[in-house]
Amino acid sequence: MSSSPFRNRHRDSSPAGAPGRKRSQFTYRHFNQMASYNPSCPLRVIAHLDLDCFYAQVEMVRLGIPEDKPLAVQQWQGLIAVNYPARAFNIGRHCTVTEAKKLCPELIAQHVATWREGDDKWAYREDAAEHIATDKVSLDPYRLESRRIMRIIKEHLPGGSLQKVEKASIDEVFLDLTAHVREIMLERYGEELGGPAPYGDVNEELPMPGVKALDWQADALVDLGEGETQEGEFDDPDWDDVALLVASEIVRNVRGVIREKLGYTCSAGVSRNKLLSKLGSAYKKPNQQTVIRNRAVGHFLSGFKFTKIRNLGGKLGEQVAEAFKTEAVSDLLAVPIEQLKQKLGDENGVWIYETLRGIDTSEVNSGTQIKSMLSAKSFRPDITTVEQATKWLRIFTADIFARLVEEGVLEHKRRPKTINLHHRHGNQTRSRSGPIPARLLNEESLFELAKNLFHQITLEGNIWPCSNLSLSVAGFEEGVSGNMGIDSFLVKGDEARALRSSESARTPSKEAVDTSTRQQPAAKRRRMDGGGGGIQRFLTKRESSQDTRSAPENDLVRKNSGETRLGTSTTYVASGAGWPEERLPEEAQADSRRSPITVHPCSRCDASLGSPEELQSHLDWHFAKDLQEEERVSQAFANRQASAAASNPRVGSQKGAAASASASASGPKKSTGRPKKKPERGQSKLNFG
DNA sequence: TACCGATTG
DNA sequence: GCAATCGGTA
Repeated sequence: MSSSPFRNRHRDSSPAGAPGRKRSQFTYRHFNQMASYNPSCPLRVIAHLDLDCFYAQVEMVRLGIPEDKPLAVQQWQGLIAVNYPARAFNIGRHCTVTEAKKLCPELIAQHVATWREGDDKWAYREDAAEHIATDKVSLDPYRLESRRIMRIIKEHLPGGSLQKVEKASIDEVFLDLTAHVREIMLERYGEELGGPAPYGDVNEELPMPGVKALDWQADALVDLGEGETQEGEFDDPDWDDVALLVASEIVRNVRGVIREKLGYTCSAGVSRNKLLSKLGSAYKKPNQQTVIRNRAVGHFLSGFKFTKIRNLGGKLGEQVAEAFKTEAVSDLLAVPIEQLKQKLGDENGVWIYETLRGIDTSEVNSGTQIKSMLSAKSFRPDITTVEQATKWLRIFTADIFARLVEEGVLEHKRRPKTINLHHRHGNQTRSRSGPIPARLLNEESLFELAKNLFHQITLEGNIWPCSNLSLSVAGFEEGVSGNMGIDSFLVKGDEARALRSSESARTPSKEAVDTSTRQQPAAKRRRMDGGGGGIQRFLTKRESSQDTRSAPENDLVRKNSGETRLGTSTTYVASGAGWPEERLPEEAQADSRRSPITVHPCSRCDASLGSPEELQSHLDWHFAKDLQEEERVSQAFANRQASAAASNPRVGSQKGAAASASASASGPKKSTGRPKKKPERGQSKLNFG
């Protein structure tokens, strides 16, 4: 950051820079970095949104209960969410229903929805709590609402490269508002920021903002503590403050939209990174937002016990507390990095050192896709027979398969590669897992695979009584695998989407995979209706190498435009770097010169497959698609009835550990990011027997 | 790839 | 209690 030695002489080359006036701590380069989400940009602006007692709010809204009424969400005899009016009675999450009712007789204890054997879908049932032996909890209502919230957020924010949204859990979202804020700053402070850097030197410091005092409105502002500003004499707002202020306005608006359109309140934290924003959203809880200005970071953090910081809430935190005999951030600040490294290992030491100082360069990862799905049950009382276990495996399978369908397995969008069964007997747990062959990706086969895994566990003997079983699928194809193959996979996804685009307005909420996977202009993400060019034009046959990949028997067909088909076996690969529908005509022409694809025509549509095997797989797909359509229709009917009856017709589902993840450094060790989200779905349906 | 443990919400 | 993710290890 060397600034020009001539800087001072030309200070008033900036329109707003009055002579003799102090310059900003930030340079033109810093401001420019905002456009590209540079994680080390000091003007970065990150927000964390956290829905207030989410499950409780979902029930309040669903049931049309006035906001001031105490309500808790019940699961068997316990509570898994408590709204704020109920908290005023000292009711907490680990109360039993009985205790809670004693504290507040008017408490509304709404049991979560459950699946019940013999019923074909989850439902809210009066008697759920008494059916712990036969029912299985469903979090689908919350998953669905979570999706609606995500959609609202994405719709409200500008699209393309100005949008970066990460779903961190069922009720949490990170927003990287940096690029969006930069645009607004350019509009609003064009005088100061719009011009070229003096001498074209981006290392020149910016003029100070013309504003003297910022209006933080209702935001909770973290104060600066005793020492005043850490910068010393000046406490005029600099551009980082302006950026946070603008972000704070955006966040307030987003919260307003969520509130208006869906009825939910949330809390938010606004700061320069995920670490601080997350702490900020929890700082003032119901329905408030907290801004942590850069100059307040030190004071803000030093007030915490470090066990409140993500990743330090468990064993590692214990280890740290044990090693340094303190839980206070302020105490640890005195510990030199070398000592941290020595006692906790290099990686943990460095991570903690930085974290304590509010340093976190982890990125907001848009494009978050589900990586695994799990369906589990803790038995009370324990189960003791294979018959009982089998019954639950059936339910798990149905649950998971329904969710897989929502993920687009039938359209071959995504596919789990492994299946896992966990078993608990007293203290000991066992698990068995295995691959899911592509052909076996249907409900019955998954059930068979699950029974098989159970049998394997059985062979070890001494498995009864069993207190817990859980079935999960994982190893989903993800956005950025090693080499290629991903290209054809992504193309496949789009094709599938196009296939079912009977739904008119499909908002591409999937900027994620795009931007993270490739340098996608993101400018024009248009629909791929007809247009004439078949998808195959964008595919080319692999000439030689690359035949070592496994050949998934996924097929993609396109019904819309004539003769189109997409072979996905190892031999085909997307030819361009761009998305098919974005290719220019000239490119398409060039592509058409490439090797044609051998075809095996489908009798049911105008698709052509590359081999007899692919054709068979394709026909299987038709079969599955038919079933899905059947279900969709009956479901739509059911939903219609439901919404006509209820005052608030919506329903929905899930959550999961966060995952600060990022390529850089979000946790003590490592972590990875995830891809993205998907459309919308209706209530899922379970098929028993 | 398989299995186990830890963390978080 | 249920769900999801990640790291370590072999």
